Amino acid sequence: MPPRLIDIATSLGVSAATVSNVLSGKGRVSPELADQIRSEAERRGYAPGGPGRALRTGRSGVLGLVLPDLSNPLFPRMAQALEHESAAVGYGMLIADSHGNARNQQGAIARLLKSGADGIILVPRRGAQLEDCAAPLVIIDTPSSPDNTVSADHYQGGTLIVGHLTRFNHRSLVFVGESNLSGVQRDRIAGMRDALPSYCTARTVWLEQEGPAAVVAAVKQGATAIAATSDLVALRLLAVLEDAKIAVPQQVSLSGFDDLIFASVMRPTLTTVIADEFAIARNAIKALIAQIEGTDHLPPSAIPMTLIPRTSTTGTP
Amino acid sequence: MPPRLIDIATSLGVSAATVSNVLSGKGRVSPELADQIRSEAERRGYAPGGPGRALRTGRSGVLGLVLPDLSNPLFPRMAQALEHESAAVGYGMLIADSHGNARNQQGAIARLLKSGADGIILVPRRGAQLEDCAAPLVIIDTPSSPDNTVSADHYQGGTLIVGHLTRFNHRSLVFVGESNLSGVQRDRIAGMRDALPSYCTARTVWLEQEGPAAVVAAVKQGATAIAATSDLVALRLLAVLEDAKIAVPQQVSLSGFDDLIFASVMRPTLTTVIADEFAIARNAIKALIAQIEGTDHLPPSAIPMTLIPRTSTTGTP
DNA sequence: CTGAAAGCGCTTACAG
DNA sequence: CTGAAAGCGCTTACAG
Repeated sequence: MPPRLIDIATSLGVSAATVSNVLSGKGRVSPELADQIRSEAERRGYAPGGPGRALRTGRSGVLGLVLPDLSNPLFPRMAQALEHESAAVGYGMLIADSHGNARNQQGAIARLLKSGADGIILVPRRGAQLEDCAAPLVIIDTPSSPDNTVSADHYQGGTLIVGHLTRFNHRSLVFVGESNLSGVQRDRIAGMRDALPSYCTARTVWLEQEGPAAVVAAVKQGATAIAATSDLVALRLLAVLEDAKIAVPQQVSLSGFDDLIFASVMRPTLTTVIADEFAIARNAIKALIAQIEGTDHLPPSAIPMTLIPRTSTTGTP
Repeated sequence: MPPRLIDIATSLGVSAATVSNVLSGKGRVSPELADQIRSEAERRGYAPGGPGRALRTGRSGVLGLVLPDLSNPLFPRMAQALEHESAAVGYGMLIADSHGNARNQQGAIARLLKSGADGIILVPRRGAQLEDCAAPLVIIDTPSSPDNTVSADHYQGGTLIVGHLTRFNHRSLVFVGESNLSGVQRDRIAGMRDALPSYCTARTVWLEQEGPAAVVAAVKQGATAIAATSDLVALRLLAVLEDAKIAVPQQVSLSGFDDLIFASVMRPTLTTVIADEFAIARNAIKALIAQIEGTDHLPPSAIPMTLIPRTSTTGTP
């Protein structure tokens, strides 16, 4: 049995209220008594908390995280960063996987709340609309999406990659996304498109609609660089290009997004764009706790992304 | 405000005790009253729980998961499976990342317990020893490790891959692991070694000690197949082999473990061995809940692994 | 400066 | 079959 507040109190011959006051730093208690209580609490490894405090204060000290798909390699890093940041401010982290569909997303929120979460961090599935949430909520998505959103600046990330490719003298590009239902992917490609100098041309392929063959076709028609909205898409394209006997980066340059684990290990190594997940996590946790505790908080700004140049974009036309 | 037990009770003019009894199916209550109570509870979306119940029963309905490193692509799948199975039996799931070191591992357990976990599922860092745990505990590791362990049969997985390679007429093999501090990796390689027919030879390389050059050297000395203890190791070896102008699978076959996301997408596609993570998760959750609830439970058996043959092992000597 | 008392929402003997 | 009462561990006015 872990020690209870009352154990500390009786063993020192004081009241529970006094122990509670000292440990929470609230009421005024004589320095000597306070010291005694603190050292006794430390000696026995006591810290207030648990369901007693939760019941009394209405707060559990636990946050809930809804992820669209833990098996997608992008999200574990986000989960890791969020867990780290929430632990750093003394909160626990409950997780729920919505398996990428909107109904499960509502169900996941409900489960987390039932398990006692004081607030929710939601990484939405591609534009899945959220009905409502009976608790403080922060969304991690993309700056173009509605309120309460913390995110990387995916649009700016898109400009980065196009700047890099045009600097290598590419004039005919292909932008490749998986699904145009994804706000993140749309913003990345919007950034690419808007950063394109007027003397360049680009075509956008959504894999969900046209399939990878459209990318191969574009290359055969003269495109010399492919910018994908994720490393996983880039990896798939690399395989398709290899099958079509198109060499990367000699015949076509290729880039991704997110610096997934394989990007630095595969051959060629993959040029990619990354955001500081810990900065995003920190902003998200801060914004959520501000809501929970009712304190003020500056509206979160988008975290800038960074280009990581690698060998997959070292070719020139 | 969510409805409380007492809200249901007063709106029906009955006592809290009766509502509680009906909803938990315990005391005997007249069928009519029970029905009324149940439908009123459903109408208002009430379900017992929260800190009130936790305080009274001493259980929170939440499990804690300690992972060595969420950014390692092997673990998110395990986390996803565990979250799924725990949700299926009505438990929430708290996570904590131990960042791969033993001190954090103890800290992670402490944090989870403080956040209210009724029990802990621990995926240990490479043989990091666990001091002690003041709560029910289940470990997910490898069958050769101590009590309370649920796992895939990594040894048998090793035998699978060697059977596959020798069937393709390979007679000189290389087994490659990252670290021989890992029980999982040791067991996988033990299985490989024990499955090796007497007319074959094999050499084991631990990357941590010898580096990838030793693998290239072994191939130059005549080895025709490489069995790695993980897909990530296999991917790294593929890059090194490519740099050394050794073609996979034409000149050497290569296999991994775990079917990580890139294994089926890269070229060549990677032969690998996989376990049913959901079966492992189910066993682990069952074993943990049996401990928590004090019910009996059969000792968990090791989950068999399955070979997934792909193009990286289609070469023959 | 310190403590007695009430109460957060629930469940569990127990009495009727 | 139903309910009054106590109590899980804590915090918070409030009284002294």
